[in-house]
Amino acid sequence: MPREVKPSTSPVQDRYVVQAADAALALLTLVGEHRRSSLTHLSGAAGLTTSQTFRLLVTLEQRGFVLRHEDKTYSLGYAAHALGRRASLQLPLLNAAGDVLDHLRDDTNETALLAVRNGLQAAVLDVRESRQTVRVVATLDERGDLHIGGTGKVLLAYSDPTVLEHVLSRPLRRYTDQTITSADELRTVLEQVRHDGLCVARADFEADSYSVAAPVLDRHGQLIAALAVAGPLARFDPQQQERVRTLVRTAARTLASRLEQPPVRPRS
Amino acid sequence: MPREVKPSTSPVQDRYVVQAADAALALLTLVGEHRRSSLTHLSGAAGLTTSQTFRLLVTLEQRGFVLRHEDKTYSLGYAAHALGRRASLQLPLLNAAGDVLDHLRDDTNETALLAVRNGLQAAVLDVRESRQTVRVVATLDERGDLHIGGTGKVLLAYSDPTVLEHVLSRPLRRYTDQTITSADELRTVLEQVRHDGLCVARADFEADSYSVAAPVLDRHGQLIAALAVAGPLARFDPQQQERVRTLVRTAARTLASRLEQPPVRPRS
DNA sequence: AAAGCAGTTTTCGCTGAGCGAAAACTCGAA
DNA sequence: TTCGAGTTTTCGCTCAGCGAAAACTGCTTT
Repeated sequence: MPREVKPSTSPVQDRYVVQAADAALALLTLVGEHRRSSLTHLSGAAGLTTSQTFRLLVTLEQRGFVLRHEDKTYSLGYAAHALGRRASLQLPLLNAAGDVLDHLRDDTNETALLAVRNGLQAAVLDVRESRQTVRVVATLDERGDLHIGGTGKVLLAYSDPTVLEHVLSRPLRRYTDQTITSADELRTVLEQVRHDGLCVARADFEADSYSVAAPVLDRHGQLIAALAVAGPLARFDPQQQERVRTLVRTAARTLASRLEQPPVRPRS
Repeated sequence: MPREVKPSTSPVQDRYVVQAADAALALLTLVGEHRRSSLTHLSGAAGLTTSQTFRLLVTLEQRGFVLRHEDKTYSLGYAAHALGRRASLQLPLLNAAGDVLDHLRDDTNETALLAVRNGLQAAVLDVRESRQTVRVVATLDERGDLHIGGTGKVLLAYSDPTVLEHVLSRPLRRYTDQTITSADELRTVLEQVRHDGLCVARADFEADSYSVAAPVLDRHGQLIAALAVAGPLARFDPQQQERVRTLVRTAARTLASRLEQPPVRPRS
């Protein structure tokens, strides 16, 4: 399913969008999504002519954002990497979350992730994958429904109630036999999440997966993000469950408090 | 010194470069370099009109590459971060180096870095900064001369001899009283580096800094990159010097062997 | 070794995207 | 209230950059 270059999702004035630049960015994103792709593959996926794709790739290459290999395939370049690193330093949430995620992964040996709500979806902002061979794999920028997983439910529980109404305005999609599909049950569970300040999800999205999520709240109790640990169900015996709950809760508090501090590189 | 958008450094055919896209990428890089900048600041630095800058920023914002704050300043956005992460997965060198750098930093408590040669300069590809307050700070994509520092000299020692000739064709810039400025001395030191498979640099670039670098070589002995640990001179007593030498050497070998292995996510 | 083919690179002329200049607006500061 | 620095919007004109198609490259097939 080739993603169109211009989804035109913006509400009013995208009349300022410079199409050539927009196409370049779309293409760049596309290069990031495919390991090593050829000109035709990319032009097909982007819905552009080969000519335009070729010209844009030359442009991206000159700036170091993509790398052209001898076999005429393209991948992201070093400039893309540098940009991303800079982004994670500039964005307070990512900057503060880096270490927290590192520790969470190392302390639990499972995949740790940071997610925010984006409309009616949860979006993964950052991940530290478990080093074990069997592990939960989460792709950066991956989206998921709000009624599934630990993160989804935490984000939902702490968002404005109108968000829940929107979610309930259409049927809750079933992913596994554990997925919550009843509105009443969802409301009850969310109440529980708010009470516990934590959400434990068992195989409600993928069979065999288990996740624990906690909200990251600002000083006014407003939701900023959700922090979670996820792994294969089998590895979570009662003792590990307890351990992970504590670790996730603590990590979320640590992150929250770091965000209140003088943001980054405090002056004077 | 405002960096012009089009340095036009390319040898022959940059006639394919799409200017609007090129300007967008230059602008994006610029946003990455300044913490939080305004429209006028950016348009000034990029050498573009405010109109064009405004339109390009709208475009970049719509794609999530930049974030517009309430106070009308811009910073990099989450899409930039995601792109960078993807780049480090796609580029075998960065992908393999990630863990190696993490360990090197944790084992030495000093800043660990990965650099490659780019023409007559050393470019920092990735860094893990020491967690100590007094530390060597290295910016991603930072460039340095080849006759200075541990990395510079390692990269020079293992590059084609013509590179050394180019370096010697102009006077060796002096940074501190420890900087090697004589061609003969440089040749001798490089010989030593090749013999040791390691380069130790003491305050030859910044007073008070100490660094140990080792080459990352492919199976044919061809230079790929240099791996280094750098920190304040005072923290390197003889015992720590010995320890770091061993750690850097081992890390470089580990990285080299990982690059020979099935690259990434081995299939089947 | 020739032909065929799939992909990439290059050319070229036409046209509307996107440029600059300037006007309009916004919002603090004086 | 005025002023001014910065941001947003408008508007015509023009050439950047588009698509189509030709040329080229280097496989694979016969």
